[in-house]
Amino acid sequence: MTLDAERTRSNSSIAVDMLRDLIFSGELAAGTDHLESELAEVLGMSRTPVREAVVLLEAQGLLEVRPRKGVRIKRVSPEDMAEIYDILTELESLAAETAAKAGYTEQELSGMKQALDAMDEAIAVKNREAWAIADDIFHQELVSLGKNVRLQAIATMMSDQVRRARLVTLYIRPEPTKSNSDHRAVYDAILRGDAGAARAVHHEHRAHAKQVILELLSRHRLSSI
Amino acid sequence: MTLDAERTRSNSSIAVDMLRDLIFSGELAAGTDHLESELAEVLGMSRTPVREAVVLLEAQGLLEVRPRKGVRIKRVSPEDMAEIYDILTELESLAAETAAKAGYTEQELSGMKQALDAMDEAIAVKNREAWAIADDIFHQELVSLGKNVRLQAIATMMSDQVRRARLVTLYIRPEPTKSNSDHRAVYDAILRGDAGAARAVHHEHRAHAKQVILELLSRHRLSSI
DNA sequence: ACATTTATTAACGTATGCATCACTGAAAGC
DNA sequence: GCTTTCAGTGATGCATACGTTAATAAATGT
Repeated sequence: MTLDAERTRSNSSIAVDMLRDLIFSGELAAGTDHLESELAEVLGMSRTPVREAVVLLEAQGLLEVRPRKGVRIKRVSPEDMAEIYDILTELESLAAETAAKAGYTEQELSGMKQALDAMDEAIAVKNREAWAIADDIFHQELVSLGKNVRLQAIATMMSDQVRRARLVTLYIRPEPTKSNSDHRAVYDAILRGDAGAARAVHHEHRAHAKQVILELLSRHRLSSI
Repeated sequence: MTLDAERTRSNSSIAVDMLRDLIFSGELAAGTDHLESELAEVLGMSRTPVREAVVLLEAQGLLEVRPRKGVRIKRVSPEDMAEIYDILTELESLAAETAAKAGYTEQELSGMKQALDAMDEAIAVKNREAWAIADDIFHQELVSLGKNVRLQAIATMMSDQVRRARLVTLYIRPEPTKSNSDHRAVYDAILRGDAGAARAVHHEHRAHAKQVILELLSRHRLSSI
């Protein structure tokens, strides 16, 4: 018996999840157009819940409803990336500061620690996808330690928008060794309760990551993803 | 002839605006429940566009859809206020920094300047509502000078959520003279291109404002608004 | 052959109808 | 008298149908 956590999820919320997955997996590629009726057929439901989902995803910046032309999956330009990274830099730095002030125990930071170890391991075996997943978890952990649900929601939204782009750059970027030492420094600062350092180190880390990725995009002439 | 900027707006987007207005004006009071069919009747349209609007406003945190119990207008607790102010503090400070770096001319900062003067005038004649409006404009101007449309959208969302609360505290808070000198300092820093100062001063201003308002809420036993 | 007007199509926005499911109250059993 | 079960009610979530309107194709005139 599969324990069904929730009774019956609404089709509308299922549509949100499925569409997100289709976008992240590239099955709904950036820049492509899709009729609501097509999407409804793909998702196996009527247009009504699909429309509700589409309205939501439009508000989250993943797609764009163009009347009579279908929904267009949004591309992400370098300018978009810059905007998003700037926002993530600020909000995650705040989360790091708050987390440090909260005085978490090593136990409570175990999720973060595991992500760190997973990243090291991934680098050792040169598995970039595994590293990307662990990196994602690290940042999610960090943000959730900040105990600000709105901030978490915003960070998720922003991360979602650059998700595809990160996949593209994953194999052309330099090895993420610097990234890892940064992460450890943030972890250490939080563990010893040094709020100022946690904020500063993470801010620096994110700002640097932004530079690296923007240069990559420019060097490879990736004007939109 | 009124120049109709947009051809025919969709009922759905009209519903969003009208519901927001009803919420901000208090006609849909915090904590109250409303059936979709009632709202549809009030707005003079069918349930479909109302539902779309409601889905959006739920995502923006203004209300909550409770199946079979109607739409509940969300209250804002002091904890919510803290979260929101923290986010606004970070994002507006970033905007201030970016604005300073952009090297705007006095001309380009005229919108901000006007808001400043309007605030001074409002304080002189002790018109708090006028001050609140000008203050709002100042912050909007600041954020828009940051040239990050996502940041602007988030800031608007967050400001919306505390809008009602600010109305409540407007008359029990101390005279906003300190606030005004802070604002001028931010303006000056941006004008002379001092990014570090712009960020720091604004950060300090917002952090202080958060403290003041939270103490007010606590002192007046306003556990939710 | 080209431009302009008309006709057609089809996608979206909206209204409407219906099935589902939680909640209310009444009836029956203990 | 109290608890429990069952029927009734009503709001939501969803499907479907339709009108409007923009985009496309056709047709007409120059």
